[in-house]
Amino acid sequence: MDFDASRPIWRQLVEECARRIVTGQWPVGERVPGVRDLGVELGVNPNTVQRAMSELDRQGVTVADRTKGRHVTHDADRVDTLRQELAATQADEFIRGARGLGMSLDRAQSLIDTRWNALEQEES
Amino acid sequence: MDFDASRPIWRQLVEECARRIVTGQWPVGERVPGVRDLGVELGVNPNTVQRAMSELDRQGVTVADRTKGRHVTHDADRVDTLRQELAATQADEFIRGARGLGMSLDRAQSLIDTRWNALEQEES
Amino acid sequence: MDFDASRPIWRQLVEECARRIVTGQWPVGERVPGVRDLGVELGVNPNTVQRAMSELDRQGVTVADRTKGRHVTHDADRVDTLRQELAATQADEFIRGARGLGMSLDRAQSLIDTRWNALEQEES
Amino acid sequence: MDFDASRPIWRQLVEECARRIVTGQWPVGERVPGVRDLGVELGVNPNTVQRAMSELDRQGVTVADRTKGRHVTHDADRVDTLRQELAATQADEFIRGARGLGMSLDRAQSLIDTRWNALEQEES
DNA sequence: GTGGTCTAGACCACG
DNA sequence: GTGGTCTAGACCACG
Repeated sequence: MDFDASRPIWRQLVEECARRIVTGQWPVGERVPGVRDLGVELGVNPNTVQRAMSELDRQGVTVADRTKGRHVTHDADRVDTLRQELAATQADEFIRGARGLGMSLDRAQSLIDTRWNALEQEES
Repeated sequence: MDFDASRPIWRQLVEECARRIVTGQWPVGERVPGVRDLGVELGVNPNTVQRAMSELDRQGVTVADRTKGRHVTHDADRVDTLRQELAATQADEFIRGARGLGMSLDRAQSLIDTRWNALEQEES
Repeated sequence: MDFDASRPIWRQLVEECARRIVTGQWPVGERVPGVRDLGVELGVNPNTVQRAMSELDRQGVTVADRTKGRHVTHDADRVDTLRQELAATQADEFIRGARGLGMSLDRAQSLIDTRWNALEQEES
Repeated sequence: MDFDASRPIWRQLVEECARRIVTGQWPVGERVPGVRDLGVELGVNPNTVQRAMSELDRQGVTVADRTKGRHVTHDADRVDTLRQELAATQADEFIRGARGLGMSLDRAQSLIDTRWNALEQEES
């Protein structure tokens, strides 16, 4: 995983893990990898992973058990809420920016359309 | 102006000034306020403003003149490009996030629509 | 039973069992449930229950007998003492906290009064 | 400062700093010592202090400024709320314990009275 | 000088 | 073996 140097790694880890959870890569109620394994996988120190996971614990998205490891909450509603929070936050950031630049909703929609296709093109 | 404590102020100033330029609040070719005045207006250390303006100079968006102060570039095309860069960057960030969450283009568009109206509601 | 994840389960078990003893739920001199049964009842590993019971044994509150199982001490005075210890410990913790916040005895008493009623309200 | 070995130091630091704030030892809006100075004063690693202060930041009780250091929030209401939260939390813990032991409100009040005087006696 | 981040490494309780 | 804590030490951006 490659990190954006301008933001703390632990925050990016929070986002990445949240993404894994809402996409079902880490299913509701199931065990997630330990901080040591994740550290190896992502190329960061286990302490940095720990910091990220603690934040997810605090948000009620994951639950830590000293002996059995950590698992995604059994509360599917919490995961649904998280999914909506993530989506809304991303949308709101874009919208605030677009409006700051004086765009109308139509203009913003059309821009998304254009860029979506442009990014798909780049990949292929 | 209120700043996001998690990001450097000078970067947020770069964005704010760029916004003023592409929206015409600071018109092409015209003089921009001095770093001291801007510092007072925004409640920021003049050194921090200076750092932001230097970045805009570097990008060719503003031009510093030791005697006449600093002005927006006379090059209208450069401002147009800046406008498109800002818009595309914001759109791309959103799109990458939306796709990371597994959204389709339609779903993303619909989300923007919903949140745009939600944010307008909140303001009134 | 729901446990506070920030404290060892075995310590919380010690408190719960002590509570059962001083309230007479587990009467003086009578047999207490086996660690396996308690483990099932409380949703806890029997080893963890064992650790808690050993602590009560050590305190002379319970007595383990390899053949007849474990029972509450026959010494009613010991149970009385335990009751007072538990009460005093809880009171002292609160008092130290209240004084640390600069409260007077009157203020502390009035706070207890208010919160007692508030908690009763919440339950109904 | 002497710490309770059974609880994380950083949590105890959160409580100690909160206590200093609600008692006015660290007044509303005023600068608090840096993490390095606090670490020396309290005999712990600056990182541990940092962890505690981050929690107070998160609660909106303190505000960190990368260059000017950290200060107590200017929001006196927030400090008032904190004071009430701390007091209520302590009271609730005691009350839950007292009721678990089968005490009536009167009995609890009388216990507080007795222990308050006992603790005062011990000090002198 | 300040807060913030990150790493490396150690140790611990837990069960 | 697991998560949690703590330390020591380094480095960085910031202003």
